[in-house]
Amino acid sequence: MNNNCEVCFYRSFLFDNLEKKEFALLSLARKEIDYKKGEIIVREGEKISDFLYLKEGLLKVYRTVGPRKEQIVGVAKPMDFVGLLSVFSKSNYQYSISTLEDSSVCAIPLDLVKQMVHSNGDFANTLLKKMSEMNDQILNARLDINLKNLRGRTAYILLMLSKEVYKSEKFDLPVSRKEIGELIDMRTENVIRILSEFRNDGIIKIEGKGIEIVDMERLEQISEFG
Amino acid sequence: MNNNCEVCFYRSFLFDNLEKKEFALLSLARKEIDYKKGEIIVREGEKISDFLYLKEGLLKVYRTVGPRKEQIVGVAKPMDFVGLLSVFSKSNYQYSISTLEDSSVCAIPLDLVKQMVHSNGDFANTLLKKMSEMNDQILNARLDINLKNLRGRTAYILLMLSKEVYKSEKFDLPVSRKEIGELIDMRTENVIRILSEFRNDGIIKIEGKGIEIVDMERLEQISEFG
DNA sequence: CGCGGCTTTGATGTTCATCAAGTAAAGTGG
DNA sequence: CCACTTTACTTGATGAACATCAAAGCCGCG
Repeated sequence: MNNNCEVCFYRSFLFDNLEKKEFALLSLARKEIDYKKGEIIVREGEKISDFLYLKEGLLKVYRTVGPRKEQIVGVAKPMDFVGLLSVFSKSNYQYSISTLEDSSVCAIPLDLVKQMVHSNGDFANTLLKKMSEMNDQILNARLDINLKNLRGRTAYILLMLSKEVYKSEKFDLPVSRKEIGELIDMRTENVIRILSEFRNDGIIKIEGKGIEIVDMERLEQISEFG
Repeated sequence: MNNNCEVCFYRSFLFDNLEKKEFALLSLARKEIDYKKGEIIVREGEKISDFLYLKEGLLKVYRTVGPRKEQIVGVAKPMDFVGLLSVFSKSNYQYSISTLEDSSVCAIPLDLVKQMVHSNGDFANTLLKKMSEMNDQILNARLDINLKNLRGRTAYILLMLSKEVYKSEKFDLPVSRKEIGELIDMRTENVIRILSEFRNDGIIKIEGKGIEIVDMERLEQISEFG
């Protein structure tokens, strides 16, 4: 909390344009909430009252499609503006959000954000930009995934986790095989099969949730071709 | 042109909040351009200089993925804000846009729009809302399509055209079978096959590009089940 | 310590892409 | 305006990719 806050906001690039007074208002109004891995932050259909910002951790945004099936829309890491998805268009959440890792989320009353958009033109433009970027990113990911075959998708998700989330070729999967499947539209069994294939081909090492990418180049080719 | 303009803008709900002066500025700066069916309005990679608004007609937004393959991102009808896709996040277009029917497009210098966002808080909030809606719509369409099988997708696209675009159960397809395939991720041959299937089952009538939905309820079930 | 969910592998079936081939329609140039 | 070329449409046959079903071991958790 506290002045920790300033560091956090500055890093976010979003609140740069705020005046001291506005910034103070924001710091005051915001709430920081810690979640354990696996907790649900928002449920589809709930009223939107806050603008959410992921300070630390990893989230999944998803919608429940059948009685027992989920479709993952995306994964959000710090600096991503999770809440930006439908915050300004709907009064209720379109998607559910849960934590894939222990996470800290900052909640800023939506009214306050709108008020700041109203009063601070620079902030409004920055927010537009951020929102546009976020949406582009999510949409492009979906479009890319649609073009790939299962091997390509599996490679894609491994590379995404390695490069964008953990920034290391060695990391622990934050999700189950089942969830990977939901994320890239494939069955659990095939996720497993293809991961094993990659292991047998010497492209990755697997130890439970632990993944090490051994042959990065080859994985990139597989993702590309898809 | 001329006072035609006022009617158009009022209908759009976007420019409601502008003051007289701003509105006049906008009316002055905007350019209206007419396109024939099949023309390309913007090409992937081109510099974004204007905010585009479809006044009349039908557009497709797409990206070229291979040497001879396109992936259609969405179809835009009047009142949709085509340009909203990556206008604020990138300086160059991520997607190409072409006309599916004769169309009139209004182009407003992007700088002017940003300036208005800056100076008019209500406008900024409205724009945020519009943009969010547009993105939700596109993303949801992709997510929905991904869940459906080929019959479901075909039903989905027919219903979309019937209900959202033409508002009639009888209409002419604005696109080729190939383009339908690109829009809902399937091969031309299968589009044809399934359309024929629907015809044989008495769900639709086909005459070249002409489509008539005979059994709406059944089509909705097929789309739903997916 | 036992139950339920996750993981893994194998066998089987379905869906859909691909290939092929022919007809119809729509441009294109002389 | 007609031959020519190209593009769109259509149907059938085949095969590959992927989903589904089944069964068993594993692990964490109450």
